[in-house]
Amino acid sequence: MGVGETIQSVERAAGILRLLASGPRELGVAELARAMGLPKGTLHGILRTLVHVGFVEQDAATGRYRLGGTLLHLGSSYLDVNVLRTRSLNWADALAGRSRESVWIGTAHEGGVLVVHHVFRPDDSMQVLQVGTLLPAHATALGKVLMAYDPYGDPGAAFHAPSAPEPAAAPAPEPAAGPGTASATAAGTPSLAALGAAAGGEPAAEGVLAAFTPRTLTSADDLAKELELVRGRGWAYDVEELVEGEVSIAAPIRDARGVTVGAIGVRGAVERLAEAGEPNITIVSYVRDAARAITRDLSR
Amino acid sequence: MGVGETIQSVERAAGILRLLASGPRELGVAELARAMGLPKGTLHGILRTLVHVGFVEQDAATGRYRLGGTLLHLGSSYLDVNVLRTRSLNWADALAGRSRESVWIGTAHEGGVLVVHHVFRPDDSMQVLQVGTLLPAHATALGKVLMAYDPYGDPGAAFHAPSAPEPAAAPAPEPAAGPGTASATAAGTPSLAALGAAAGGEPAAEGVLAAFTPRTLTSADDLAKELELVRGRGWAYDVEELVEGEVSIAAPIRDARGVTVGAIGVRGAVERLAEAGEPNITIVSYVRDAARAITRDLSR
DNA sequence: CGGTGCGTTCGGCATTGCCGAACGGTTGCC
DNA sequence: GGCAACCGTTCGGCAATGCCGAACGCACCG
Repeated sequence: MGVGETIQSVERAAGILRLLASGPRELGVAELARAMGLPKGTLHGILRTLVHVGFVEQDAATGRYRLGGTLLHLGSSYLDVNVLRTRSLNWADALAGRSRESVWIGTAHEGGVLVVHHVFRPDDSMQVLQVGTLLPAHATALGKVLMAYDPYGDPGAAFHAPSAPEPAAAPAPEPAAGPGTASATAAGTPSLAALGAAAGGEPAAEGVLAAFTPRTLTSADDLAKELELVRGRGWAYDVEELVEGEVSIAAPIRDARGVTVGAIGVRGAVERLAEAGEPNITIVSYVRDAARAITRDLSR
Repeated sequence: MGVGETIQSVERAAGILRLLASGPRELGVAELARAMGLPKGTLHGILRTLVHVGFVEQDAATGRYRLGGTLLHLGSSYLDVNVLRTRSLNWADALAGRSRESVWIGTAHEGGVLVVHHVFRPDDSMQVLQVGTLLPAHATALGKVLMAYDPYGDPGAAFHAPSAPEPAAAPAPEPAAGPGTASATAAGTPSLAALGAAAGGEPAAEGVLAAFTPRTLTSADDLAKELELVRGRGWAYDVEELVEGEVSIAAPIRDARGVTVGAIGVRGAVERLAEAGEPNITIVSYVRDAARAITRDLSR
């Protein structure tokens, strides 16, 4: 086992979990074997182990595999560990109260924005909790803030995927998981969890970004200019760039050393949050206040 | 690799994740090595791999390890896959509206009750979302329902832990993770996530169950009698058995074949949900209605 | 300024688990 | 209604894999 190398079976197990998570469908051994370019027998051994530890469940009737409940439990444990989240709980509630909008806290993860906290808009039920969702970076205020500051700029930072879903080893660069690769939290609900959340991997690389609405910034140049503006003003917004009719506003959260570790923002209907394409400055001040408060809190 | 066997490194990786999830503290290589009774070098290899796939993050300053964001993402994907949850979303909202209490949906997992959905009590903010939490089975209405029906009774069912945190291989049956093994979702908040959620593993085995309040059923005999009553009446409740001042009421959810796959219930203050130690029958009927509705929905 | 802890590296050996082919069951298409 | 394709699973043999324990450099504490 050389120095920079990794353990084969563990990495393969992770690949399986990623594939199972990439769509709401259950997958069979053969299906997985084809997607990963490995023999069926090999995958069966890993799957047996994953079932044994509870990371994967097998449908008793069909024999196919799906994610297991242990992963939900481990994932929620992550929320306890995450200092960014635990320290900002109260501030997020306060921001929701003042702005009367839903509040989101996110951190850079695998080319997207991982939602680590989500406060519903007051007095508005029927919302779907989006914690754990991976939002596209270039079409959200949270993502723009995170990209504008640390993650890019200093090398080796957290923004690009550490290990993508494995490009199928063999020379068959297909999408690997058939139709419906989307990971829509709460299937069948109008949801922000959009296809190809981490779209583009390296946003500034090929110059082509996934479009979610006609107003999504799809050119790398436009995005670069936008990020320059964000750096200048200290906060970011998106107007109907991810979902039609929705606006988001966000500001950076920094740690004691001054590096941006996350972002906090609000998201809501365009009628309430913007006038003539410009964000409501009152709301903006609320968001920036909250971000500064959390930053101060993290520095203690 | 024999037939019933599993892949060593994958199982060890799972053990590491479990340990990291068992407390809010970050752990070092040496610490993990001691807890699992393995050489440091071995663990380092696995950890390097887990970091590479994003399941674990390493603190740049201290070098210690904590859970990674990918786990949160995978865990939330589990919620999409979980049919029980996706099918009951609307019914849970309706139940919350009628009862004006917080609604919980749970399923049997590793000796406890895994919370797969949680609707806040209407018009009451400052609640902590408990999705992903593992509740103790013998001290909650959800757990009593799940235990009373399928999981026990028919052999090989889902209730006992498939692979506990690894009892340290070597002949040293210590708790394996020092003090603070508790997994309290949202650390520092008065939370239902209690120590030893899966307390007892095999509840009817040794006859001693973890006590959370003076009213917790701690004897296996008492529990067995209670479960008999639950089977007779078709629903369960707990009055201040997990948290002082709180009552829960739950009913079983079955699938097309009639096996109990989960439970739905409400939880709230004793003043509102019970009179003289007996649950409010109006609320009980709401809960049972919702459970039947979801059961019908699952059979389609 | 030693000592003790940490996270990390490295080479050798044998254990581990990868692989491909074969098996029985089910599904679905002719 | 029968045949074929495909499923998930089993198994044995070979060698690649990755486990182990000792050594390294560093940081902190006494």
